[in-house]
Amino acid sequence: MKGTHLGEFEELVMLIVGVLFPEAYGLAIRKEIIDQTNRSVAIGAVHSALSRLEKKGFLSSELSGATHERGGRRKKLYTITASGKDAVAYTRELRNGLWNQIPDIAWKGLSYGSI
Amino acid sequence: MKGTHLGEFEELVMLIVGVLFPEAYGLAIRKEIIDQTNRSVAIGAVHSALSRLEKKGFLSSELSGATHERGGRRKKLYTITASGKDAVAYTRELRNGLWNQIPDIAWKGLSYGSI
DNA sequence: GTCTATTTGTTCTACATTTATGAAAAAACC
DNA sequence: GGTTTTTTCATAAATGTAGAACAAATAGAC
Repeated sequence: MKGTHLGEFEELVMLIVGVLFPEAYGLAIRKEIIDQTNRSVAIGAVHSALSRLEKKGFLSSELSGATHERGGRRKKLYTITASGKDAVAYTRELRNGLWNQIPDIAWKGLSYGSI
Repeated sequence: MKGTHLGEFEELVMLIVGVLFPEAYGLAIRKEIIDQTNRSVAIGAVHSALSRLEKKGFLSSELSGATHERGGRRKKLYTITASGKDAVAYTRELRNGLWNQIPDIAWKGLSYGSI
């Protein structure tokens, strides 16, 4: 079972690619991650994740047309593939299923409000 | 932002510790992961994740009493701490929030049924 | 038109952390 | 001592982090 499941950061990138559809490319993805999670991310981290995800077949890419306002190399736009969708959906369902199996008593005394 | 968020496998271990409460220890956790996910896991992987999670303060442990039938070292039982709960809940909410932001069109043509 | 500065974006290289594996060591019981 | 159950340890592989180097497109000066 190697290279078949998403790492934590990889999954985050997959979701952001979905959120940004159809304008998901390196810099925009980085900005969106920073905005939504308050965590700092280097641009290289995003691109290395994108490359790995494309290699695994979870994302595909194409170069955007050249219609820019000022400067700018052509964007590499990413979209989720069918198997990418399956991978994201699978991990989501797995985790939600496990979450629901946790007995209330396991959380006992761990916070003020309810779960 | 170092060491503050859960890796993919770490999160899985956290959830399984909750599911197995109050009998969560190395071998049982390994078995439960294998049963629930169909992925192979070495015992060392589980223990290194457990150690890291305890070091980060997301899990705490205590040795079980010595009431065995035949042989057997004492079990190291793990439970989720308050900050561990927060960490799991945070990543869960983040992911679900992002999922809900993904427009339907991003999935278009990727599968047979609905999302 | 073409030069060059500026902007936007990706690729490359290096290193840190997390995950994976199985053999070895430790502890409890007979 | 011998057997069983469980953890620890050493090491390798995969994933995550970082930012400088490189590339391409536009605008304005000439």
